[in-house]
Amino acid sequence: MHRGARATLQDVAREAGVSIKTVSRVVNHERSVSPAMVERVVEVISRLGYQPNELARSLRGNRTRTVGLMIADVSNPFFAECCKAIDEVARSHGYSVILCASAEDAESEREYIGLLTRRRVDGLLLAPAAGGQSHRELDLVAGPAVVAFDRPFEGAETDAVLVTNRDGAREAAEHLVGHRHRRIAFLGDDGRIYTARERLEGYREAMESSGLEAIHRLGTGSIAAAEKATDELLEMQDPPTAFLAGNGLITAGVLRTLDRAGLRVPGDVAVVGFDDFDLMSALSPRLTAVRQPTRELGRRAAELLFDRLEGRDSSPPRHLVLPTELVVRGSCGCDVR
Amino acid sequence: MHRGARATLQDVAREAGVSIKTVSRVVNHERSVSPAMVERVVEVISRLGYQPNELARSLRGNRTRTVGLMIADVSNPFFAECCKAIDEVARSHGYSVILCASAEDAESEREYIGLLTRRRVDGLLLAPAAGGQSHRELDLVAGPAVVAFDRPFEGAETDAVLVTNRDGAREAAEHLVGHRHRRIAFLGDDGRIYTARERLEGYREAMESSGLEAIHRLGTGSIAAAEKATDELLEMQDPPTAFLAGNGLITAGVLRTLDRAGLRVPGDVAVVGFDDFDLMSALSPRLTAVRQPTRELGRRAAELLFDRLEGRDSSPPRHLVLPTELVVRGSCGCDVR
DNA sequence: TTGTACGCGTTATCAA
DNA sequence: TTGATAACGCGTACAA
Repeated sequence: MHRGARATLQDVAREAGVSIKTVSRVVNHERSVSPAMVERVVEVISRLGYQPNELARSLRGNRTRTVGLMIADVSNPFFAECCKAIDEVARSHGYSVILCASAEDAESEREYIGLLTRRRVDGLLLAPAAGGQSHRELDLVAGPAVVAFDRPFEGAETDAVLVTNRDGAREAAEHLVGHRHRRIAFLGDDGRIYTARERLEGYREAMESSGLEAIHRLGTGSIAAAEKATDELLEMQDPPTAFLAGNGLITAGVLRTLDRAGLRVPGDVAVVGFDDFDLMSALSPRLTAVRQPTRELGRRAAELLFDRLEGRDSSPPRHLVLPTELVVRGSCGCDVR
Repeated sequence: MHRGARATLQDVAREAGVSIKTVSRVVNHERSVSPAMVERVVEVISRLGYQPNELARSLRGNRTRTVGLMIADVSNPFFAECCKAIDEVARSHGYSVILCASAEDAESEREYIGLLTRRRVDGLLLAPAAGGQSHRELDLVAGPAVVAFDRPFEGAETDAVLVTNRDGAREAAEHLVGHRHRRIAFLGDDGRIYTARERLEGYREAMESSGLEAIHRLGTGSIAAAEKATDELLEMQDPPTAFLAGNGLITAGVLRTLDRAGLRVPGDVAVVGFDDFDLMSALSPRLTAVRQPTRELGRRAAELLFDRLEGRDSSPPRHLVLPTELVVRGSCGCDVR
């Protein structure tokens, strides 16, 4: 395992006694090379362990076959799923993915966008961080092609792939209303995040049309924060009998708190979540949740990007909205088995 | 959002009426530039929106400040956690991460290693795919610095960061023995995977020293496969009364199957898992599990790599083994609250 | 079919 | 303090 000192076209050419261009032809499988020559060059290539320098190619060809992928945090299963789907599509197009985790911080996002620009990624897939719109229009002039997913890209017109956050939340809330709950609480992520606002709005619509009081907390986007908020809600004079959790982490926080408080789900309190993960579906309470088409979200975003990159699509930026689905299991109070 | 046509050192130099090298000096904050000159150049740089081309720098400087990260699958929370930790360390050292998902396939791994080599990554962090050792010695000659994690790198001597798989599994099995179980089953991942073999071995040691029959199934590394295997085990004449699951996905499969079979955990059957995720800890049964120091694993692997890359460590390759810990909750039959 | 020469955008050497 | 020029490794245009 010795670092550096890799063979170059030069080395191969010298060793094979041919010109550098001939080697280049062989490497790129160009037609006009005699079989004998191919054989001779190939032998030297494998003997020297020559590997083309993709940096030089990129510099020359003005494209890197690399895309940037910016998310808040890979360890969030939602983003991990997106990540996986995007990676698969990128690979199938011969692209590599540079992963960036903004931690939901606009300043980090900005730095990463700069980094990716300097690395000359051909495209950028991102779930824009909360509150970052101010810098975006500046930073992406003459930059890579951009497709936003999960959230729209505020600050410039780009393609975006979203889901029906509002409808999903409304439907979930209405489902709880259908179970005769009158004190239904909504816990959501940071209000600067698009999805959190949309889901809150859907919840509100449902409460309003049912004539119920909206009881909500935003900024509870971690397990710990959700636990704290749930605790507070439980201490109300007239505490909620049902909880709508704005994402997977919040769901975990709510459930953990209810468990600690000795409340049974759905016996004492009903719970509906947003996001539905394989791992959780194995455990009880069996969670009723708004399922996002996560894989699809990543896949479509990536495909949109490559349609742009490969010139198959040059229409104006557009938004694609994928449907969510309420998956009914036991935690809402329904008796399904 | 216009692609291509980015400003270069040339452009800035021309616009500022100075030489290209002077601009380069300013960009790189070299000392020997007069303040007046700096001011003049900086103005042009920001006016033209100049961003250094990292490709050209890398080509010239013979290092890319990029590392490859190869795992089986990001959507596995274990790898996602590793990924996150590695990413954090890499960022703090000014490196970017190129993510590769081998899907546990040796041939894909081989291709990705080639890809990363051609992209001239400075280093490679990987959880080697099952059964890939045959190609590795060949592919990494004169390649990047390598650190393996989760599993050793078979086929060449490299640094590796591992955990005490065998001890962890043995301890878990012994715990179940302590609960008076005599029919204890082990479900593990593909036997070609190092961790699966080690955990099986630990389980076997415990069974042997307790004089119990070893009941095990390998190759159950997905939720579906684990469900099938669990079903089969339950149909034995003398079915297991306790299950030791070899990883997080297997745990999910086992629990789901037991639930479907109407068996209560830990009332009817005891379960101990390997891997402990935040999300799962919110649900019931509260899982007793062998906790891996996942974040630490990723962090240490990355730190080892950068110690090598930055010349702080040139000792022979070494293996670092981190301790696992049995986290006792309810699913094993212990009464903890 | 094969080879020569130039340029991609940098940094490094050396001279001015 | 500043600038001209040569690499870095490759692909393209054009010639032979």
